Amino acid sequence: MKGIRQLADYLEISIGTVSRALNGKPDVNEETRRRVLEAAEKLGYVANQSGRSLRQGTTNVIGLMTGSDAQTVENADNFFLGLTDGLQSVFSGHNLDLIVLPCPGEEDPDEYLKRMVARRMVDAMIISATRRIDRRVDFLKQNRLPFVALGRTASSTDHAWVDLDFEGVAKSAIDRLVASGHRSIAVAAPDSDINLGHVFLDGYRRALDDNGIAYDSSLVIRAKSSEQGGYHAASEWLQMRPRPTAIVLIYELMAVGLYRRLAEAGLEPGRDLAVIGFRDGPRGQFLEPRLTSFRMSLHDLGVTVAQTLLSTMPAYAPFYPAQARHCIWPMVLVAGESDPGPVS
Amino acid sequence: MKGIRQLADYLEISIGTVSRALNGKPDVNEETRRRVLEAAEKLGYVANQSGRSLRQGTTNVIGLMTGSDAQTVENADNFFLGLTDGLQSVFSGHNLDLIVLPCPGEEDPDEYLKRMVARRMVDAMIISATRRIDRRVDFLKQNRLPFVALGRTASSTDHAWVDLDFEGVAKSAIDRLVASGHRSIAVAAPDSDINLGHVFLDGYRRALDDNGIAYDSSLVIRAKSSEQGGYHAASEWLQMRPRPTAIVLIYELMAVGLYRRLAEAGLEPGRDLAVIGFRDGPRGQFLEPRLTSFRMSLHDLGVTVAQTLLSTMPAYAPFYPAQARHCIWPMVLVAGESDPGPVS
DNA sequence: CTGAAAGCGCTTACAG
DNA sequence: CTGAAAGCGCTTACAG
Repeated sequence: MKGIRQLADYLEISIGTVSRALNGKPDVNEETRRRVLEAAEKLGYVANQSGRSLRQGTTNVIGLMTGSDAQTVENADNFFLGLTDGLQSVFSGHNLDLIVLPCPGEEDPDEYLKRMVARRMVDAMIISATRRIDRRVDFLKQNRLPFVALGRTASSTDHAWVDLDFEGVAKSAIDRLVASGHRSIAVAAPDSDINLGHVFLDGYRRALDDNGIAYDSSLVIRAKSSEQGGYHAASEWLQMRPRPTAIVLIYELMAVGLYRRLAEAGLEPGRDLAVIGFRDGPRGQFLEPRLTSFRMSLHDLGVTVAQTLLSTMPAYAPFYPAQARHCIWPMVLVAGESDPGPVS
Repeated sequence: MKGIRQLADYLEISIGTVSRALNGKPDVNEETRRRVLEAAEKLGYVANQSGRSLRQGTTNVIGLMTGSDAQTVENADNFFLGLTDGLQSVFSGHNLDLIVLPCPGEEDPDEYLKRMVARRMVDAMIISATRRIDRRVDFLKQNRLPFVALGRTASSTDHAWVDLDFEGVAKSAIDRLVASGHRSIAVAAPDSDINLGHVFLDGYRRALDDNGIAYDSSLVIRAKSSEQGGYHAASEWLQMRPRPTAIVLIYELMAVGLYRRLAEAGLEPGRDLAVIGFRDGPRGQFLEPRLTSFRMSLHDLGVTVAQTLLSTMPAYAPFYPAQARHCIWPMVLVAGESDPGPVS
């Protein structure tokens, strides 16, 4: 089966009627519609996307831009894959397809985004891993392409975004550690300009302040968001004098490397250093002792991201009248055995 | 900047000349070409993909289909992300863009593929996680869409494919364990119909046979390809009488759960059970004791997959004249401390 | 309710 | 070397 022309010839009706029948337009005889649908099914006809796109000016495709640089790959947990499922559960109801656009490691993310937008590959874009100053946001605003950012940015606030509650995480973690007697609490923060690092550190400072503890910048360890980063953070911690009695990690995978480094030094997480991790998941769940971390539903986050995005698109906004433009996604602390009070 | 029309008007030349200049056709005055390129850059013009695709019949996009079902998500390591980088390094040289097409968990993979192909979203497809009988292969062959399968299938052999050397892995692992004195070696195999499970088990049987050891089907543990699966496999092993002295795992992440389950039982990998894992990577690398596993370059694998695919496409085949249609990707054993000889 | 026709943005024979 | 024109496969006013 090639195109709508062949299908129309086969049915001996005009391509206009075929198109209308297929697209569920009301002004089609029900018997005609039935015949068209049946024939399309039988012959395996599906409209060529380029033809539709060119005519309609829309692609019915939503893009999710991710990085594929070494750093992102190293940090690869199931975050995006889990998110995808939630996104698609919303998009599929509108006949929108999700495609993932992995920015090549060598290409500048800003340039890559520009190229994808200019080629009109997608109707809307989901960007992630926002930086403190993120030019992609300005570019998308300027080009009037609907988008939602997964992560806030300091350079713009009036666009649609969804972000994890990094302040809340910092606050819960610090309060809990202080409550069990810790006063010297280190933190492993990203070594890049990614915005979440700033939000997290702000939350950390504020939480310390709330607890009457002075902020000490030497307790902020910069590390990569990977197992390797956690290993590095533990090495840094080992060299501190005096050593903080607790540490809060900002990435799920860091805990794995940190545990390993402590073991190599003959030390034990929980006993020698209280550890609170970030997002709980299979990685941290199988650690011994079990990691105290924060729970969230990736699927539900995906649903919210998708709904937030659609609510900014005129064609879909009516379906989501009450959708907020911004959302800070809560995370719930799940107690493990990795963060008891300090040995006194 | 809207379209080629605007750019042509701006330059006061015809759209045909603009198109030829932009596409590097030889019959364009060099001064004209310079002006066009300059103006396009200045005004940010990039050809609308739908227009090009419709006219040319090609999209200049390659699709990588992945699953996004619970099983795939759970098994999410950085496999696809790492692969992506290698793929793009080849594609970018031909101005081809890679997009990832995540099949929604609820949708049938065969149907999803059909839809994507029928809509003409991509010029070629990379499919992965091939099953023993994989209808996607037949569908793609029948539709004459260029494709490469990452993974073999029993239902077809004459298409392009690249696969990891599961027989070689089984052979190396068994030989090594036997050499250090093991005679009772269990194996954790996937519980699905994924083809690699069959290949791996065939290799396992052959390697046992080579070593004069009888195959015992009760030593084959079926488990999910995740941490949870490894945890489950260890539970199964704990119940065996007599317990095999060694186990070979078919997925990277299984080792994490297996280690955990052993620890819960007061047992130690290496001492109480020799363990050989699959692909080495950050997950297994940080285990204690260090996991014996197999090394490969994901990036190089991506390069080979991309080249294999392009060699099947008439437009790109001339660039890869010597490319084989099939490739079994070797993996090299990296010794850790998880698989010493049995305690006698 | 249906058909004929225009036109979305491009590329590419074809003339000149 | 350049321009004018056709046409890729669709959808959608517009007539009837």
